Amino acid sequence: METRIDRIKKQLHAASYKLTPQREATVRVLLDHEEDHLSAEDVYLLVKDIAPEIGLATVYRTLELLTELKIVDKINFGDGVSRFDLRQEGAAHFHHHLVCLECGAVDEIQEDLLEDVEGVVEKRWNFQIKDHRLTFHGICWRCHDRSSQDSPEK
Amino acid sequence: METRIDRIKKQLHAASYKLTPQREATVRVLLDHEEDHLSAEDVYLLVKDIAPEIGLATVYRTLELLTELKIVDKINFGDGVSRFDLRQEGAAHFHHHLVCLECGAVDEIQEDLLEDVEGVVEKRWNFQIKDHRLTFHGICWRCHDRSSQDSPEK
DNA sequence: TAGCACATTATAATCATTATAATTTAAACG
DNA sequence: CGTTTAAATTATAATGATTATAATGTGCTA
Repeated sequence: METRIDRIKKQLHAASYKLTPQREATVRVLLDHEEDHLSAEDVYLLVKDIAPEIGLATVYRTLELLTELKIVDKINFGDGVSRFDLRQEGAAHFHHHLVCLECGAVDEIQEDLLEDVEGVVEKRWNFQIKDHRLTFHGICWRCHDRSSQDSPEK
Repeated sequence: METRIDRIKKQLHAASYKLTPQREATVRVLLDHEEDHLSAEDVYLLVKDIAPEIGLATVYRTLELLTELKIVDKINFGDGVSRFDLRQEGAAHFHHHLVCLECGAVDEIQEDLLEDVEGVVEKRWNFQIKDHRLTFHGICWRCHDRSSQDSPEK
């Protein structure tokens, strides 16, 4: 886990930025919540637990910086807020999302799945793909279960 | 073209809404700019040419209404604004987009392309898909051409 | 024509995000 | 060690998109 931060530190240095305490605290929060899709405000509140003096603007700037360096991804699910997500290490492409229309849960798909589709697009539209975003909207397995049987105890 | 508006009128009536002059003007603007991806503000300014007394709030409400009825789609390319796009008639699914990182152009893909992928997702993640969003980021054919040869006359 | 529901307008309010200006930190140098 | 200088941070104000509010208008139905 430490090594993960060290590698991020190197990435920052490679672009001649420093890993300041505030930036480190922000990264730590992201590492501790890899599953979630935190908004800038969420991150801010969580970072305050570690570094209470931090300002909201700094969190925004840090997230912007990390986005630029492709350490995190900025996503937008259509509600008014941007969400931030740590990239899988070594992932060339953005992972996909399943957004449940019922309960609002957001699950992730790490598999690529789009290789074939990308081939078609590159050829047919003569478009050189750098990245992609794919989101499915529908009903997640949890809500399925809930409606088919009477909520079994967890 | 007239028939297109008539059909939209029927869709509204079916949901017990009326096609008021303001709503008609808004729809007309969307029809006249099917290629573009207009923001609410863009639509507002264009509608003012036809119906100068219209208010911004009405445009927002109309676009929201049309989105609800699946007549238009609300998209978000990550810049701060929502954009609105008339659905292809009879399209069950949302069309895809190619966003050029160089010139910012947004092209559309009407083909589905995702049938196979959706089958996999529904089965493997037990997720009942209702809709999807797919956007590719990369370099469009125009920018390709521009950089490989010296801009030929249009 | 009176009553009533729906639409619309102008304006204000809200919320996320970004810019500003003053202050702090810290690396670099002598 | 002090000094200098650039980058980073902070608190706050400003901006810009969107939504809510309250007052007014429109047009059917009886």
